[in-house]
Amino acid sequence: MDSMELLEKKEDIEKATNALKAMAHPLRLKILCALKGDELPVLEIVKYVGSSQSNISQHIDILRTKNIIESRREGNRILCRVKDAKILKLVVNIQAVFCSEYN
Amino acid sequence: MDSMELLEKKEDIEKATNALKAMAHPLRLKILCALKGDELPVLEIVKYVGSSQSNISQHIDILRTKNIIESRREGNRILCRVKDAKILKLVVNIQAVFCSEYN
DNA sequence: AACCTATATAAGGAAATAATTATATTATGA
DNA sequence: TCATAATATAATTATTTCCTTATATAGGTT
Repeated sequence: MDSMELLEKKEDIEKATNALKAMAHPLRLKILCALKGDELPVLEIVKYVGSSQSNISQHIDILRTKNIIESRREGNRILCRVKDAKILKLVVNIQAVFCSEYN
Repeated sequence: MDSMELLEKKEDIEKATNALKAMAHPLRLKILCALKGDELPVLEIVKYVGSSQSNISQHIDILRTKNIIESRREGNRILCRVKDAKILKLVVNIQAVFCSEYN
């Protein structure tokens, strides 16, 4: 299979664009950055990212629905973490590419 | 600067999400894949990607507006290529992450 | 039970995106 | 100059995305 044909499979394209769509929003990208290292409760994410609780909750839900993060309850709180290792790789790569610190 | 703070700068986030938005569409991702190696005329891209001339032209325009590709006229045709080297890196990385061939 | 904290959901409207169809532009060749 | 090929633009409509506000749920504490 030559390089022109890489990522030509419909499935692959769809998986990739799904993930990219999920990441292609400032708040969601920040959420993913926040979760790059640790598992975090929603309220921590809200504080870190900086928007309303409702708004962040909705964005978290989008990420969950797209299978990019997952969460578990711990008493009062919901702890979130990145589910898909592929996404983790991408986040790191995006940072490497776009962070002024790196360039 | 610890890793939590990477990609925290508004500019960086915006650059990154701009690029991600540009890529987060099946046709545009395919266009970028097609252009990964070579400079190509629009009609080649149309054939490779598979949609209407008008539709592809509009997507190419989006990529151009977002400074991701650039183009030059050669006689009858317009040749396009990826302008931003960062994007090239990302495309390659996305392929590595999402291509079934690689996993 | 009453209250508080953390999180989720619903409803609404504004704005952005996407595809289609039709038409315009620019260059080439007869 | 006329016809054709390659590309771009405009207009329209449908769909999706996003944010806000208000309300609901679930767990913990007193």
